[in-house]
Amino acid sequence: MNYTRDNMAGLLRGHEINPTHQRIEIAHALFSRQEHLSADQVMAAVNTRHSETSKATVYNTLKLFLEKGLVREVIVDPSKVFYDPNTTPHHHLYEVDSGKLSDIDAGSVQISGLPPLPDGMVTEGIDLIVRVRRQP
Amino acid sequence: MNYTRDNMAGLLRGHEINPTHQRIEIAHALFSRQEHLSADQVMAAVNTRHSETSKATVYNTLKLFLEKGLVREVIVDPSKVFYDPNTTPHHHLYEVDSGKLSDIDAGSVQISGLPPLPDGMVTEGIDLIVRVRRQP
DNA sequence: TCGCGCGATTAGACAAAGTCCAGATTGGAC
DNA sequence: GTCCAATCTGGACTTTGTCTAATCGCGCGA
Repeated sequence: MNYTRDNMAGLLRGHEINPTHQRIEIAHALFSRQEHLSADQVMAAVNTRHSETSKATVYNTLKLFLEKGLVREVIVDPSKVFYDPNTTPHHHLYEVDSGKLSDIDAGSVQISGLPPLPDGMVTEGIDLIVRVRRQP
Repeated sequence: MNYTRDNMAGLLRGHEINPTHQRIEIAHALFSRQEHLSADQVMAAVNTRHSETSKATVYNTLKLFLEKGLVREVIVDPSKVFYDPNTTPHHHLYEVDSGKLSDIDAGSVQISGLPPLPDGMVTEGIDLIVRVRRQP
């Protein structure tokens, strides 16, 4: 897969997002890395040379991407939210001491026996997080 | 089960925690309710009549309880951490719009097919969170 | 009983993540 | 080129949580 800035415009349009410069840069930061980035890290990635994109825009854009289903939110650390460019069903492995976050393919994992949902509720998502720590 | 303040002292001692007034009050707030409370809510619960316990003590104490295995941390909402007096294995149901958090008994739920852990890592915990939303 | 030592508590300053707003900028349509 | 709506921006603000230095209070030995 080729995550050039040019391809980003199409990706954004495909999700009903008006592709502006800033949005393309932010999408590029996330998708070219294929990693889990926090808002801070996105901001740093986008503003490497000189300050180009404001904090407000980074937050607004990440929220927009989230609403439009372009990225996923991963909540594992109380201090910051991570954004995940991989929106296919999968789980997460979180290394508590290093803060490293990686994907667990959903293919082989089976979750069964979940109780029925309360009336009038629909599932928004199922998050499975395996927290690990380096052996002492 | 009877979660009186008197019993709290024993509970704390059983976990190698020196039972002070403030710690007893905080434990009582959590265990008598048997609910998921945020630090803010604990503080409010403990200081209903007149201010009795400082913010620093609430945070210190919750962290202490966590280390000593008296409570569990539940990270579902980026804006605040919840503390769970139920430390038996179980999962969580989170109602996104209301912020309501409830337990899912682990008994009937089966998770299988998790990949092996990276070398030298030990599992600290597995969090399964079902996010639901009121049907539109 | 007195005072000592030490763990626990406190107020308040501070830090970091995220939100909000009013004004400036941009870029497409005409 | 002009206009307009959408977008972006700096900076003030809020909230959650941390830190620190001073104080408190309780057990214990003399």
